[in-house]
Amino acid sequence: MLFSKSCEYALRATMYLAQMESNEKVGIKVIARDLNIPADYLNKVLQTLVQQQLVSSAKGRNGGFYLTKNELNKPLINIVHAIDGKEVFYRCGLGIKNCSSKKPCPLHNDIKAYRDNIKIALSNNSIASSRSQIDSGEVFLSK
Amino acid sequence: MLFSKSCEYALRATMYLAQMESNEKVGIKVIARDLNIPADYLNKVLQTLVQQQLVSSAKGRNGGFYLTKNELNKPLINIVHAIDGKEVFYRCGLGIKNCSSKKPCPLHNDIKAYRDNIKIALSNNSIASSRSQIDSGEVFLSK
DNA sequence: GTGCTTATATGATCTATGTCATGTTTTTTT
DNA sequence: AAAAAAACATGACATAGATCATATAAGCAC
Ligand code: FES
Ligand code: FES
Repeated sequence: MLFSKSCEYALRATMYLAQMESNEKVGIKVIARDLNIPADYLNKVLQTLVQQQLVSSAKGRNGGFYLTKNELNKPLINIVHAIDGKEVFYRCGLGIKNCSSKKPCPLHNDIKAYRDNIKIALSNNSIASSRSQIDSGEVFLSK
Repeated sequence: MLFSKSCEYALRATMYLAQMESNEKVGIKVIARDLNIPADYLNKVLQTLVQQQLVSSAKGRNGGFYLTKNELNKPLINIVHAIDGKEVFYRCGLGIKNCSSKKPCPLHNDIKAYRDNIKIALSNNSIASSRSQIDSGEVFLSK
């Protein structure tokens, strides 16, 4: 689709962590089970996010992944940038080099609207913002 | 992005053929050169379209690919369906099974609105419709 | 009809992505 | 100090997608 599978997993996992009490740590197995994601793979993805300081982790017994207040307030788009890079939002939908309004492809306007809309949504919404919607059962992170 | 590379190639190639005079045949090498696409690969993609009766072809000397009047009037979305299937427009952007407004993911609304938009654009526009825009230099099929 | 030019068919190879598996390090518990 | 539990690190494997290559069949020109 728009994002790589790794990125989809990353987004779902961080939104999942956002639901927890502040500083409550969740083990990888629990996250993977709840989200229906292969644990080892998700582990790898989360490590990347830890390195990028978008997610925190604690080793040892009772350790796990969690989000700090600071991390909760970062926009969701940071996750996308960390995993898929910034180019996703600027690639031509027909694969032509240098997507731009100067030399648009026939689908440019429609594609750009789509891309921009998602980009804006992810930029304006913090990781924490999904909390209430998920909590109230309006939206879901897993089937 | 949204479509597979094969599908991107397919869309560009058919729009390219739409520019030709009716029933003018173009060889695969010419198309590939003009669009900067590996010839053998594009060849394979076009064969699929020929099988699906979205593009016509003629063998032998002075043979090549071309579009009939009938084919020119078909909507562009047929190309997408032939190569990527119908699911592209119904897959959840976060990879959750069964994208639906009943059980939406946090990005569903942002994704669906504009995904539908692209789908509608491709459904309402015939293959031939790109002609004038391309011809007048408003839009481009290659860098 | 012979030879050339073209699409067609099929499969091999390469590449990126996703998945699995193993071992190491850190921290807590006892 | 020892043991256990967890993240961390690394690499092997699998799969799908994209690319390349070869051989076959069909049509045109002469
Ligand atoms: S040029 Fe194709 S999407 Fe912008
Ligand atoms: S449920 Fe995720 S895009 Fe529809």
